[in-house]
Amino acid sequence: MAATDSSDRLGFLLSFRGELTGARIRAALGVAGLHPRNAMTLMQLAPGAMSQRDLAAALEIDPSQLVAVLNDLESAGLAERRRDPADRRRHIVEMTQAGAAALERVDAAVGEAERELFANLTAEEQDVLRRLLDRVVVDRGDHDCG
Amino acid sequence: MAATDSSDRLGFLLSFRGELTGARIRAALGVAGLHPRNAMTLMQLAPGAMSQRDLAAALEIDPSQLVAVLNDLESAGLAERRRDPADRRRHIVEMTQAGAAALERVDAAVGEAERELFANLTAEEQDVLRRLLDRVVVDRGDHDCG
DNA sequence: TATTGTTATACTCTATAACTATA
DNA sequence: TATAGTTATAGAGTATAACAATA
Repeated sequence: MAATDSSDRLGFLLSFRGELTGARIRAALGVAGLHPRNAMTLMQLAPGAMSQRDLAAALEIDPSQLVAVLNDLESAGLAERRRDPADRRRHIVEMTQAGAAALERVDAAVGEAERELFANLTAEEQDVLRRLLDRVVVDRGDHDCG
Repeated sequence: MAATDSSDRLGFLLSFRGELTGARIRAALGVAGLHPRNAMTLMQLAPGAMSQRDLAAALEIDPSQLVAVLNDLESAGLAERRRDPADRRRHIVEMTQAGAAALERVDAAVGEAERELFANLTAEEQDVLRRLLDRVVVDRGDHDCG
């Protein structure tokens, strides 16, 4: 039988809570004055330098979109592009020291946002939530209907 | 201490799973050839007729956006607008019989999507997930940072 | 010929404000 | 003057394809 109200549906609940959680996280990502996507890019660069193409794949954004992101980060002095000597088509992207400092602030803000979001849950409950979310089936296959 | 990888963060996990869940739900909402927002509008109209303004508030969309939605639904014969005799500024919006039939198909598709999404969880686990999600703090206050 | 990064273009969404008709 | 609905416009976001440099 159909649910009377969309709020009765677990899928809607997960979708809506996820959306609001994402909005809160994005606000935290913007703490250093960066566009959330730019801050995400810094997070992705934290472990070390990588090629522009791999970076786009890791961020799951189109390479053409990454161009603007890196232009922003580079002009703000937070990241640098340099040619790969081994393959001069490639750009190696690396975070600068200023970028690492900005990332620290972003990390702190995101941590604070998560403390707020999950303030009503014990550490154990947060762990249960994590495990349950990990078991939600989110195949990437398209279910577009005509 | 900061999480090394964004995927270690529960907030990111909830946001990302929520987004993918939303995409799956939207695909199901489109089963009758409707835009997901139009299908959501039909769901909202299921309990009975309501004013256009209240409908916009219930859907949490701008009244000006609802105009296009209702134009679509009306031209497809799935909903009707009529003037409120008591206040001729208002429109009373009501679902037609064809709209109810379309909604049935939508409901079935959404139900199927939810069965897929939560196939790996027992009914009890789904209940635990629901309760935990209900306790996530998602205040609507803006946390925009400059 | 294929690949990397870049640029340009177009399309969707959304947010805003002006406009009308009613009150 | 305020409200319900409508229309028009502009901005952000995104997806796509064409392009130059290099392999």
